Amino acid sequence: MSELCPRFEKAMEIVSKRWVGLILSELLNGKKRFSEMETDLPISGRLLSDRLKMLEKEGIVERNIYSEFPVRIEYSLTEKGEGLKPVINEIQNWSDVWITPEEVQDQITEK
Amino acid sequence: MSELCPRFEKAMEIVSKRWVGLILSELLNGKKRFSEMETDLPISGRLLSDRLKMLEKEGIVERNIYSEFPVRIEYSLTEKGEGLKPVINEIQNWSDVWITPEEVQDQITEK
DNA sequence: ATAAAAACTTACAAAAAGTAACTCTTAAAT
DNA sequence: ATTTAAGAGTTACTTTTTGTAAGTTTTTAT
Repeated sequence: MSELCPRFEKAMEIVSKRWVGLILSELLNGKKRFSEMETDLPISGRLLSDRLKMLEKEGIVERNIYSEFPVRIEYSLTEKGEGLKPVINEIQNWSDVWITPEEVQDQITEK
Repeated sequence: MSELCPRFEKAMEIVSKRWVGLILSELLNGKKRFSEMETDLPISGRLLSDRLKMLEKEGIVERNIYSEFPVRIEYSLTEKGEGLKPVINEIQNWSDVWITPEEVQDQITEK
């Protein structure tokens, strides 16, 4: 019987929440605006908004407001957020080795 | 505007599905039986069953049946599954550095 | 035949995600 | 002064996933 490390469990809870991985990989390429992320990622505005708030609350993402016309808001990673780069990189490495072009199409289902 | 790599997207979809990370970290410690995982992880039998089927279908987990009394079924990682070790390790590393004992308690919410 | 242990399933309620239309803020143009 | 437009969300509502607990199946020792 193994013991679960609570810090690991918490980290996993954040990182494996749906869309968080894609948002992180987007922001690892530099700061982004809300609408840019909405365009680049297959995620709706509602959930993008929820996730960015959650990530800001966890200290992973920063929100910067520029009072121009029209208002510009940029999201970027904090140091804590940048710290997740190796995680994203390892997922990229694994997918390069193990995900074949054919299975990319498939839906993931358990049945 | 960045382009999303479809293999990366697919990998992220698998890995970031709820509970998958914890199941992988459990199996990285060696083969496990259904009931052991049910005991060790905060996941119900229904979802554990769903996730193991999905991971088997994706070629990440292997299911071995031993016809004893009572029947024994052991789950283990395939080579593809073992390949995810660096991903899990990097999440562990990040949590060691960035998750403080205080925030372990907190629920993750976006509001 | 009966019983018992492990490994699932089923049924149903609760929470999260998907979708599309709508609001809010600010300033530039008329 | 009013209208317009752009970016950044929010709301209302439907569909999927999850959570929970009780029930089922399979195998073989007695």
